[in-house]
Formats: sequence, structure tokens, C-alpha cells
Amino acid sequence: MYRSNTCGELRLSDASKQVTLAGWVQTVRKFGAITFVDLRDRYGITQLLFGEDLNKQLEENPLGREFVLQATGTVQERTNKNPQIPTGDIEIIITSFKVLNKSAVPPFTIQDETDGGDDLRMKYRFLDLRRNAVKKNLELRYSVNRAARNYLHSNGFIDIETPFLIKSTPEGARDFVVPSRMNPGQFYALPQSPQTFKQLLMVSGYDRYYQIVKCFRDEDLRADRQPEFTQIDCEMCFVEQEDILSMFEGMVKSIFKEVKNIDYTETVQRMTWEDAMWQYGNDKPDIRFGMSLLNLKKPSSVYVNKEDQAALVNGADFKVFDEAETVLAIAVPGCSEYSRKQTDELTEWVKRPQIGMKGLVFIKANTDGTYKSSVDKFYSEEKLKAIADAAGAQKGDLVLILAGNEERTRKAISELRLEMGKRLGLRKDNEYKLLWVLDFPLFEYDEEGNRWVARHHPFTSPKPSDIDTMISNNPAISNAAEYLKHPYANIKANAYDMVLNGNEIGGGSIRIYQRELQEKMFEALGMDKEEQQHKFGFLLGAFEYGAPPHGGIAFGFDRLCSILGGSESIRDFIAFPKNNSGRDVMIDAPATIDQKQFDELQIKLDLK
RNA sequence: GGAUCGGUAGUUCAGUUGGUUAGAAUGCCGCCCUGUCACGGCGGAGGUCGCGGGUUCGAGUCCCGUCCGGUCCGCCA
Repeated sequence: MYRSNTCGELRLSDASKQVTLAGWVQTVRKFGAITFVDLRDRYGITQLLFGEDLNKQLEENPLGREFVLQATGTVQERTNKNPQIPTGDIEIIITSFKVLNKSAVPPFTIQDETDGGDDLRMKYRFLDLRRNAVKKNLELRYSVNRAARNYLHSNGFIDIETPFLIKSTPEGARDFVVPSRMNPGQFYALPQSPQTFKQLLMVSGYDRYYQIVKCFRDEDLRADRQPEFTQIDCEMCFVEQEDILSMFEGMVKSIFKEVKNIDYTETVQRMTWEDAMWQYGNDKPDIRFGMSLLNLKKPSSVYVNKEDQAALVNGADFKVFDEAETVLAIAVPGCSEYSRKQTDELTEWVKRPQIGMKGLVFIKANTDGTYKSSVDKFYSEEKLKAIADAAGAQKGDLVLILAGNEERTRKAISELRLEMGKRLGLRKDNEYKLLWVLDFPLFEYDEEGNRWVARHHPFTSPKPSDIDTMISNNPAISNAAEYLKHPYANIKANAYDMVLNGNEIGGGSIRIYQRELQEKMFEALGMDKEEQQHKFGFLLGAFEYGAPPHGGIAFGFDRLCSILGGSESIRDFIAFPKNNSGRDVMIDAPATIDQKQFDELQIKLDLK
């Protein structure tokens, strides 16, 4: 063994012990005759003291940052203790040492607060991973992994691996494809998820399956998106929606307990998709704070079960509101004192291209009971009060109002609500609020193709009460402008998303398990019988051999880790992540391959 | 596919209206220092201002193109 102890474990109680440590040189501090060296490994940092007697040896074997060092000596109480590190009460009086390997000067400092930029740290990821800040994230990831496995194992789930080399199914995201040398001209696809395989496992009777598994999607990336990412993928037989919800809120609570020692005892809230969109303008609302939306006009489309709460803005000759498709308001608590500068700044904020609104209207519900607005010209104080009251504004609140095209305005007010929540400190890092969003629409209308697409995926079953509607109606959309009047627009899915602090951390559904209904679903999505057989014949076939009712869920593992770790970025929780262009800048992938490899695959390039 | 911001020393950044030899901090190297732990002091080295073209007496600075990176929209069943 190269070492008797790690760099994180020695304490005052170990004084006078003979030890050998091995690790990386964090810093060298030389004081003429004596030299201090901080030695680092995965477990911590221990101070080494090189006395005068070793000076000659140090001159012959100089130490630099990140040199790999083995050193032997005696543990001794320090005269000057360092309360900032766990080993700060002791130091090792070195009697002999050996440089196991030298190091080039690293391009950035290996410290919690590094001086390196993201790009450089990605290129030298093996150095970045030495930093405590990154190491902590990977340790947290492992503890989330263990907590999930413990819970699932103790509930009778078994981990079954599914293949990575499968068949391309052009529904949904783009596939990564892999050429087959033994089958020239044919390609595998990497799975976007193990969806169909886990359903087949249900048909096989493995009634509680899980896998912490890589998924691959060849789509454009974002800061929080990777081309390969990890899911906690689960499926169960003989279950209804309620069974899934209780099993998996149990899992998330169990993860909270094991990883963060948080007892999440309260009931996980539930909300229909329609309510989420109506109250928060968002299908994954952050319910750590209020500020729900007020619809000042009846919205024109999707919320078929919602009546307008207040037609308060029409008929005042204010064209912006009169002509707008929708007008939405939030009441921001305690902000009625905002200055002109502050309201102007908010107006600029909503006018940014990412938000894309033309302007912002506000009403100040002053503490003295008066109302002041940017549209005083058009609305009497009584009317302003009525709007503010309807929006739920108390004295001292600021009502913010956006108007325009329905979808854009809804997105914008939702963003504005989140931004104000953030500015007012209402989105606390250490507060966790879980929410189930239920009753999603089964279908979405695709304008380009004038057809239905599955909102979740094509294997999601409709609500039992909607099955008749689905089977007895022709899915064809005769009048594109009135697609909302088609019976399919109102079909609800047996699907559910789990939302944590405004992030979708998991989603799933009760699946279709009867051939007829699955065929109807494929038909609704525009697949004829031949295409169905070609793409999903194996699944339809399996449904003829005693497929049990089943359903499941998948959690975004990287995202869950980043939320529990209090970080915006999932990259911080992946050992070797890719950049925005899907490149691994450390190994420089993707890359060209040898001509010989192309020849074997019988592939010719035709680059445009 | 689109929008937008950025690229200057090993690193993080500053660089005014286009004007002398492109700066700071940190890191690195050398010397000094027996209690530091962001050690300190003195000295030194270090630059194709991403790349190509243009405007100009003169370009890090202005214009065009291009490459790379960040963020966002589309996209991500």
C-alpha cells in the first residue's frame, strides 16, 4: 500500500502516530528553513511540515502544484491550528518523502473558487473533477442513485437492462443512429428511452421493473440539456394512476430523507393540467409562492372548462386591451412603492426578445387605499380597484398586466411571475414543493402536418371515460381552423408529471395494453396499418398474448440531482458532460473516422 | 434553422473618440523569509489582441466574412 491513512481522517487523537500519506500537492508555502505542504486527496487536505533536515532533498526534488507525493512522518498537534478544515488541529512532521509523479502547471487553480472558465474546465475535466465543489456534486449524485435503488429494491422492483442498439422510430425526437457492419446499409438507433422494452417486460410478467439508464436524443441542446442523459425508468403491472402516484411520491420523499435528511411529511399537492395553465400559465408551476394569474378576458381556446373570471377591461376605449386576444394579470406583493425607474426596468424586461411583449401595464394598490396606474387615462379609480381586487391584490401590492396573443402572453406572464418570485426571494433554495400535474390532453394539434401528435407518447392511454370518444370518432381534421372543436381535442390522457419547484422532474402514464386501442392511437397519429406493422408490429403482436394493464414513470436523474444540489446546471452533476454543440471538448468528439472504417461499413460521405 | 452576447498574457478581465512601447490581478520563474494555511517582501519573464479581408496616414477599437464559445427561441413523443 502506498498509504496508511487518507488526507481527510487524521485528528488530534492520532497524535504521535507514524503515518504515510499519498496525494496531490495543493500548495507549497516555504519559510526559509521550513516548508508547509497541503496534501489533497478525495477525502480532504492534511498539512505536511518539512523541517530543515529535508531542505537539501527538497532542492533535489522540488515540489509543484498537483505533484503526486508520498510522504511519511509523525502526526503532531499544531502550534497554530486551522479551524477551517477538519484536519486543522494536526500536521505531519515529515521524515521521508517520494515524488511519485510530477505535474505540469495546471491551466486553472484546483480550488473551490477556481479561476478557470467553463470551456477550459471542460477541456481539462479530469482536473476540474479534482475540485471539491465538483466532487461534492458527484457524491450527491451517487447518494441519489443509492436512495432510489434502495427504495425500489425494498418495494420489489428489479433492475433489468435493456439494449442500446435498437430500431429507429421516427416519432418524437431525432434518433442517434449506429451503422451495422454485418448488415450493410442498415442502422441501429440508440434509445430515446427504454419505453417499448419496459412495456414488453410487463407483458412478460416482470411486474415491477426499474433501471437507472442512459437515454439519447439528437436534438439541439440548452444549458440544462445533454444529448445523453440519465433516467430513473420504472414500470409496474396491475396498477392504476393512483398506485403509481403513491409509489413514486414515496420514492421522491425517500430520496429527500436519505440525501438531504428532509422529512417531506405533507401531502403532495395535485393539480389538473388545465388548472395549472389557468392559474400559473405553465404546465410545471412553481408552487412555493402564490401570485396566481387573473384572466381579465375570456381566453379564446384551450381552457374549455374555464369561464372568464372578470371581463373587467373591455369597453374603456383602451385599444391594447380591447383588441388583445387575452389579458393576464398578477399581483406582486409589497411592490406598490416601485419607482418609475423600477417599473420602466420591468417594462424593458418583458420587451426583451426572449419574452417578446410590447409593453407592461401596472396598477399600484397604494397603502393609503388609492390606486395609481399607467392607464389612468382609460380607467377610473373604481375600475382599477375592481381589477386589483380581482387579481387578489392587497394594499401595498403591484398589479402587473400583459396583453396580446394568447400563447405568448401566457408564457410571458408565467416568466414574469417566476422572475418576480425570484427577485422577491420567494423561491427559496432550501424549500421543496412537490406537485403532481394530472389530466394532460392526450393529443396536441400539429399545424404543419394538420394532424394529431401524442403529447406524451403514443403508448399513453386515454382516461377510461374518453376511450369511447376516441374509438367512435374519425381522427381526421376536416377544418384546421376549428381543430379545437374536434372531439379528440378534449380527450384527456391517463398521464402525470411530477413537478419540483417549477421543474418537471418526472413524467409517465398508464399505458394502452389492448391491440385495438393501440391501433386506433397509431391511426390517430396518421400511421396506416402497414406503417404500424413495420414500426411497432412487435408491440402490437405482444399485446395479443395476454398483456396486463400497466403503467410507469421516468424521472430525469441529472435534473433531480442538480435541484437537490442547489444548482441550475445539470452539467455540474455529470462527470464528463458535453457542451452546447454536443461536443466533448476533452476527447474532441465527435470526430471523423478512418476511411477503412467507412469502407467496412460501405458508407460514402456526401457532405453538403 | 433563427436571435443575441462574447473571443486581448497560462488564467480572469480592463483597454476612453481610431493615435506613443497594449495594462491590472492572479498564476509562473528567481532571490529573501522558522508557524503559514488566499503567507509575506523584492525582482523577472510572459501577447499573431480568434482567423481572413476591407476602410484609414494610423485598427485591439470601425466595416464585411469566417471559426469557436455562452445564452435564448424553434426543436426536445
